[in-house]
Amino acid sequence: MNKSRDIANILHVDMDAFFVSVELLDQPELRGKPVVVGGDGQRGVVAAASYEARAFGVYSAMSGAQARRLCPHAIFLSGRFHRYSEVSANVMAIFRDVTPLVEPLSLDEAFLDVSGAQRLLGDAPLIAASIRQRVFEEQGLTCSVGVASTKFVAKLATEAAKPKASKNGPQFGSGVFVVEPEETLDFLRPLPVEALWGVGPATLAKLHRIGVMTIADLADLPEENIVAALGRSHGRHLHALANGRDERSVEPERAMKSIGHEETFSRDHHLRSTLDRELVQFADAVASRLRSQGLVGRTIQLKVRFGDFTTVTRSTTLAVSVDDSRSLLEAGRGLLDLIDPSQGVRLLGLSVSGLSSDSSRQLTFDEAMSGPGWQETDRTIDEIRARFGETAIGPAAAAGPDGLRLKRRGAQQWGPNAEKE
DNA sequence: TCTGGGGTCCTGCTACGA
DNA sequence: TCTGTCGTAGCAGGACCC
Repeated sequence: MNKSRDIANILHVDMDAFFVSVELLDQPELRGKPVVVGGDGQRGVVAAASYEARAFGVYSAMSGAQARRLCPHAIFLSGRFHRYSEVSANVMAIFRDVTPLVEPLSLDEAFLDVSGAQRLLGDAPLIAASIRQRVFEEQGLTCSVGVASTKFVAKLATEAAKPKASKNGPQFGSGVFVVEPEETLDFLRPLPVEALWGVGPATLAKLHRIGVMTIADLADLPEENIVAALGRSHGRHLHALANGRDERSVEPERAMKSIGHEETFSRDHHLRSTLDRELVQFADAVASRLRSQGLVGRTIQLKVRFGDFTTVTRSTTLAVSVDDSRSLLEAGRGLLDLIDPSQGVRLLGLSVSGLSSDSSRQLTFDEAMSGPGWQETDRTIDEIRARFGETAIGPAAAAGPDGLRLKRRGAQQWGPNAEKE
């Protein structure tokens, strides 16, 4: 363990009910009411719930149908990803004002390493309090902060700092919760083992099978018993965490590994032609995102989830990296040929991995012989969208039988939109 | 009306070349 | 020339996270 780990200098900041809080900022008349973001579509799930809705048992990842059963009078909003991104950027800017060592985990949470900022701004708990104050004053939002000497303990500390839902309304938390290094094991040991990062339903079932219920149970078992149950990598990692060991540092620059788009249809699709039409739009959306980030990719993966929820993936690796919609579509069509959609396809996804910067893109044989063709077309489309909006132009092949239907793909949506087959 | 969409990481298997 | 071994890449599936 390095020297800097001997003091609590890692912050984990998590916005409280972020998506809902942003909606309440824009629609203050909804304050104090049960508000749910997401779960409004026919097959959607809840992305965020206000503390008033949580008091009825509504939580994120729950199906919209179940949420409506539990809290029929809740106000369901479909979610505005671009707005959340905008607010998130403002909040992250506040974090970066404190330290350059900011590792965003998602739109609403981040790790901060404040070891270099303490001489100027005070100790970590003081910095945590000042961040909360600034986020509230400048963005009108509340957040909770965990402070510890390692990332995963800081994250668990945040849970202890968070507001809790109750029938009488939200019970405010401490806002900041500090776990000093010498308190780490006392803090961890009584927690249920599923509190550990990396223990989901499957791992939990395996741990329960060998009698592990708490982090203390896990910490006290010999490492080889955990490895035997969970495999070498996972077992050793969890055993180390249970004993308070986590060598991972805050990483501000994490390269993206894949870019993709997937969508659950409001009704299962049985026809290859319908799926092909969706694929055209997916390829367009993914290619556009690759170009906007200056990336190219080599491995194309198609994901298909059938009506019975079984999921298969098919992938192929191209000879050269690409960022144009035609190449993605050709690869995607080849993979779609390997799938029989007759039993009904619930979800279709297309993603690209093996990413590198587009300056490293190699010319294809066609390009080398005749100059860029589709790449040039795609870039023109990017320019038109930049000037006239995202739905100004799209692939003609994506048009349905009743005319051009342009729905911009690639922006996060919650729940499937109504579709026609 | 069960079960979204964006990802990362790991494991096991197979093919292939040295 | 044949065979076994080893490392690596590609592929598919699964688990997990927010």
